[in-house]
Amino acid sequence: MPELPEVESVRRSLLPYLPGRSVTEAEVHHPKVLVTPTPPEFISQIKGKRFETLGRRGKLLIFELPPYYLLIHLGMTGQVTFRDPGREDRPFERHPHTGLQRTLQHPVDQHTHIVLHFGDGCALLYRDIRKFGKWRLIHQDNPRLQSELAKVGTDPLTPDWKFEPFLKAVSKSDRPIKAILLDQQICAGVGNIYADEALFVSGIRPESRGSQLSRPRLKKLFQAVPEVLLKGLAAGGTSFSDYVDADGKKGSNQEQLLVYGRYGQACFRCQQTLLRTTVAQRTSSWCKTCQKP
DNA sequence: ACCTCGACCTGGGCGC
DNA sequence: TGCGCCCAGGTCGAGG
Repeated sequence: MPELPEVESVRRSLLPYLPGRSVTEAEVHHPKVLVTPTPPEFISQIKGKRFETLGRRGKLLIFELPPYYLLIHLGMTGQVTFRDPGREDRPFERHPHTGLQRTLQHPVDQHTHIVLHFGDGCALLYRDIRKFGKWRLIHQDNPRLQSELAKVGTDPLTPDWKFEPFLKAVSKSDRPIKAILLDQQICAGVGNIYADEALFVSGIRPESRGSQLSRPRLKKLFQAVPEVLLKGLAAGGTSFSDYVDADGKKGSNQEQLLVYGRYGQACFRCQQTLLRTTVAQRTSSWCKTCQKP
């Protein structure tokens, strides 16, 4: 559940459960899931620690368990869910456009690699089919904490998202604008879906070079980025709560992606067939008439 | 500093 | 039913 809106939905879904709960036991099942430090050290260090704040920057979850910070990156298929044995487990639902699996609660299965127990039967589960995700437990005084956080740049849903620095970063670059949007230093949290969406909304082709885009067009793009992220967040939240209400299927179709994954289909604005090209090594969908070079 | 490629993994969908 | 191929939200390191 990789891009900013999905990660933020995960963070919010855990808010009612994690803060104040202490880890009594921990299990790490699969050695290939990247956990630092080593699983035995991770387990002994996290035992007895209490969840405090749940933060996020870009796609990185930043959980505070004094005196440690737990940094979680979900990779492509990571899922963090709270499991209450007093509640019923739910089946996985596939996102109509992205294919991402979602559920409110699931039992431990072959893809569940980490379990944190809270002593009351409840647990935090980490499931990751492709195992690209990473869990890092870092002491608050370890300088590596700051270096890890520094790898994540400006999050477009914070007050740090300011036009002048964005303009400067983009216009000095000859890279395709899509590559710039995917740069986590510049737009932390934007991934393939929301890069395509923001470019469509602002009428810019993904392969356009940053240095060739005018100030007004970049202003539009600058505004489109948080706009599409917030729209995704609202849709994610909607389908998630609909799902909680056990009226799943209709709710999960709420998410309307304008271009991502829609190549070969008609553009919602002009009915032209959406094109597919590879930019920055990622599949991109875009509209030849609505998006100008 | 940038690009491209391959690697890391598993599973779903498609054509034959 | 099965096999082979291509595809997928992300990042990282090597080599040009």
